[in-house]
Amino acid sequence: MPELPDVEGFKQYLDSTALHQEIMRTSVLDERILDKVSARTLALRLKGAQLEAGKRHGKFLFVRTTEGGRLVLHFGMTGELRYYRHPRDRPEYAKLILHFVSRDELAYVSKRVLGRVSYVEQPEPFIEEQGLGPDALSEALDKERFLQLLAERRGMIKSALMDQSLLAGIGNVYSDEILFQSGLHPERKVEQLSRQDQKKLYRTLRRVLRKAAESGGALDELPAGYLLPHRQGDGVCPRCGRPLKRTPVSGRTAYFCPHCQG
DNA sequence: TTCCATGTTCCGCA
DNA sequence: TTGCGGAACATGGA
Repeated sequence: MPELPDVEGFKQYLDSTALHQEIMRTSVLDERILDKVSARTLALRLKGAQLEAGKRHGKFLFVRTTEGGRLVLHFGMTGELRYYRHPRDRPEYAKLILHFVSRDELAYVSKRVLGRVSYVEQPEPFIEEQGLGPDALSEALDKERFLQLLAERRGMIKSALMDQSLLAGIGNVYSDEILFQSGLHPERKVEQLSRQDQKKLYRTLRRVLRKAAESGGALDELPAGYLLPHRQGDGVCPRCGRPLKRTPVSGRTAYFCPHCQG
């Protein structure tokens, strides 16, 4: 699930459940999720600390602690956060658990172990190291910056939108929605887009991500006319009712309406 | 049983 | 140099 809107949902969830509580201990249940930090160091850094606030960059969630460092969460294809009051409610596939003094627990859940957990002092050097572009909803990505990024890019527009080093946060699912609402075929070449197309793409991208982030990635809360609820094998276009088509782009499956997207 | 999947990374090719 | 296809990672679900 986790693209920008979903990670924004996790941030809201974390902010409303797990802040300002002392962490008693940390359990790493599967060390494969750890990136550039040992279970021992992580536990040491978190013990006695409180989570202060979540901050998102693309698909990454940085959680600042009272010790000053940041717990870094990336959710891969199947990750999520769960907060609960009793160990019996501990979810299946929990890979990391923060045990609060209150006895409540926060679990980082990763079914397919493709996500990663790390711990850093500052987000910026980490973002730099990962080679991430500006967050797709940030002020840094204004229209001029976006047009400039596209001007330096060639190839398929869907690939460009999904390239985290160009701009961070958009994945396979939301790139489909953005292109659908922009009326652009996923295989259109960036260098062949008119300036009008590019401006519309920017406006659409911001609107779609903002709206989806508001509902934390819940597809059933999206306005009517969105592609995503219809994004499946036998789905039809919410605008014209014709069957959606599928085509592979950058090793993933793009869904689009051949009639509405040119 | 086989194939596909919302993630990233790495390699070889054009 | 850059974009792209494919493989790899891991494992559940259709």
